[in-house]
Amino acid sequence: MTTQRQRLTPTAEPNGRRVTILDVATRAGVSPSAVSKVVRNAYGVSPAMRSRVRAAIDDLGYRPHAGARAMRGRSYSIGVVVTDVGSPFQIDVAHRIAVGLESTPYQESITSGGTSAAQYRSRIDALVDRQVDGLVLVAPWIDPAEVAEIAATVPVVTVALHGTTTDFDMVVDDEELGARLVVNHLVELGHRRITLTSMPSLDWEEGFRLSHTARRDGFERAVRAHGLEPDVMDAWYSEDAGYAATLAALDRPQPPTAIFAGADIAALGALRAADERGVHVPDDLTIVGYDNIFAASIPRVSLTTVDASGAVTGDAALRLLLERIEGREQSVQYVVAPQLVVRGTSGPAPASR
Amino acid sequence: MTTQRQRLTPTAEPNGRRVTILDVATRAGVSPSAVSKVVRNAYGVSPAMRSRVRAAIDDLGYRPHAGARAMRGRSYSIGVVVTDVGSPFQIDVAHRIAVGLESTPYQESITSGGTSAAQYRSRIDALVDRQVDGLVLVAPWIDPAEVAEIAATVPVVTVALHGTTTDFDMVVDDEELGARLVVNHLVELGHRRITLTSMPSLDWEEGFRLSHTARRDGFERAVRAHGLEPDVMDAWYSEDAGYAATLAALDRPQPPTAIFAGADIAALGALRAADERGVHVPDDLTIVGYDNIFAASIPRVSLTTVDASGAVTGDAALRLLLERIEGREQSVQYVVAPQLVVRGTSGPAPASR
DNA sequence: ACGCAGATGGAAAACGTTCTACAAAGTTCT
DNA sequence: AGAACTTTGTAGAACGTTTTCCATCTGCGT
Repeated sequence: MTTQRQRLTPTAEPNGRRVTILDVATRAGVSPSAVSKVVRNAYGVSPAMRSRVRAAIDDLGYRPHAGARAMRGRSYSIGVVVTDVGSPFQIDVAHRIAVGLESTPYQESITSGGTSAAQYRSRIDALVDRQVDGLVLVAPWIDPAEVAEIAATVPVVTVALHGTTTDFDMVVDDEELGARLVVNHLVELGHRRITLTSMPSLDWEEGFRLSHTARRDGFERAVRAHGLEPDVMDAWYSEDAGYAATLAALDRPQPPTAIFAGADIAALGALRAADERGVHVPDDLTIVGYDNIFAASIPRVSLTTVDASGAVTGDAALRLLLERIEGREQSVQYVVAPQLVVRGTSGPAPASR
Repeated sequence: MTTQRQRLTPTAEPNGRRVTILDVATRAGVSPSAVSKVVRNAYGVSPAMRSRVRAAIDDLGYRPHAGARAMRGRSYSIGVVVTDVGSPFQIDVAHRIAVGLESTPYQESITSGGTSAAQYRSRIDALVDRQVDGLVLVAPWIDPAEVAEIAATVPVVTVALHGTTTDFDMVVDDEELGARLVVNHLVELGHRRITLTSMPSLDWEEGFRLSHTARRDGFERAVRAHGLEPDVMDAWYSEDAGYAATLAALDRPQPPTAIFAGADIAALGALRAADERGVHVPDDLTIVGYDNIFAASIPRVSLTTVDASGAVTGDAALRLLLERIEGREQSVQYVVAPQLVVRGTSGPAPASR
């Protein structure tokens, strides 16, 4: 048989059958076990054999069958579950993990968690069925006790779940710090009446908190540190809710001079409310968001906000997960510091009347 | 043995071992084959047996092992490859597929194609290694001949790849129509000097075209239909490129009265250029985008654009793929009509001097 | 020469499904 | 009553890997 040129479609043989480890073994004149060792860079194979097998692999365009692998050893795939594909931060994190995985034998499988805790859970289960070697849960809307259960089966890293646990690793942005940065910025600008619009906390949050709760806590603490009384309005993180809350705030006898929307998306609604009312931003009203979504950077919007760096977060999550897979035992918490991004929607407080 | 209550973690047994089909069979007092049939809703099982097995499955919290399944039959997973996780349209499509899959036994696995054709290809290969039952390629930056090769192995649906083929199914938005809608809108407003900023075509595009090429072709044709000469400037789809191209256009002795940016992201750059130059939009200059990204809808931006409906596209792609998996032989092309979204950046042409 | 350790390669048993036969038991038709 | 189907359930062979031994070989010190 003459040497065969590298196949364009390594996954299919002329006869349609997939190239298996046995084909490679036959061609290289060795046993399947030997090929397996070479593929996995395992111990106990001579340089000569290694190169012979490598050649056969290239010739045939062999690729290991992931399912078959999953039956015995690793699946070499890790699952990433995001809650909201519309969130730039979460997408950033996922993307970063995807990029980071390129230099490893692992591949990511991203899935969106959906709208309910049950659905979120079922996504995770499906991933576990696929024998993922590890799991990154971004902003998991799920009881941490359940996460711990899952973590007993497979390495888990959570992102943006605040709290303490010994069961799994966590990467969090220090959102209390982020809130403090905002408050300090506003106070420096002379604001005294600052309103936060924030989502209400979730049921299971005891000891654990999601981002919005951490932000609210940070806000309240920072405001008190300046000798002020915190003012918080309930508002879902959405354009409409931000809009409505801002209108309500402006209708007060003593309207705030600054609105800290818990999320950029809500800040955009706040901006719309102000524009419609003819309230000039930032001269009459300062608006600050959180998340630094893309839209915040558009010159016509130019929203002052806090950047949580999905890139740094994603990198950290991946590193932690790989360490775990490699066998680290103790759990780790990794805290990323956010940064204040000052843009055009924040300015000095109007002279008090 | 007393009845055991439903496990919270169905994936692990007390002893740590995973519940297998054999465990279920033993408990239900039937053969593994029978259980398999029930699980797959296959033919040849009596109602009595079905309910007995179902009960055992619930009791034990059995979940089929995806890898093992992939070895024999289907993997019940379908791969979705997007080129750009930053693109709202692509995310929309992916999200829609995820939602649509919820009512089926399949699960999606989204992966981002990365920045080069080679990388894109390697992502696909990895998915094929995982024995996906089907593949949706969104805006594939890859030679259609290669796609055809892959389609020989596994059902493939492409999104936003324009052309004709008998090898795989395609879902496209009718971007020529979209461009025509824009041109007609502009001409109705009295514009005669219309400039399109568009990406150059890719190498392999012969018979096939990516979105930007379709848009450009549609633009040129529509403009000519109105007896005008098409004016196209090369500009990558990015904020900066749109900005630079617009500045260059405005610097001409006879600047255009309307700029049709091939993509919203470029239109945002155009907007910035106009704002910086003090050119008022839409009084002095009309700017239109394409894609209807989220930022276009922000009141302060209010960009006139074309909406391609990722939802409709995603639904169609999924339907086509499932049909293929079920065995349809002939290839299908599904064309979705886009819609013009008129907002604040388009207005009557300034009176010609 | 003799044993011994270390290195190298292979045989064979899993892993958890699906699926093709096929057997047994009913059911319908002559 | 017997033949010919139909229905229901089962045995057992794949599927393509990994991994645990085990056998052989090489080189070395006695």
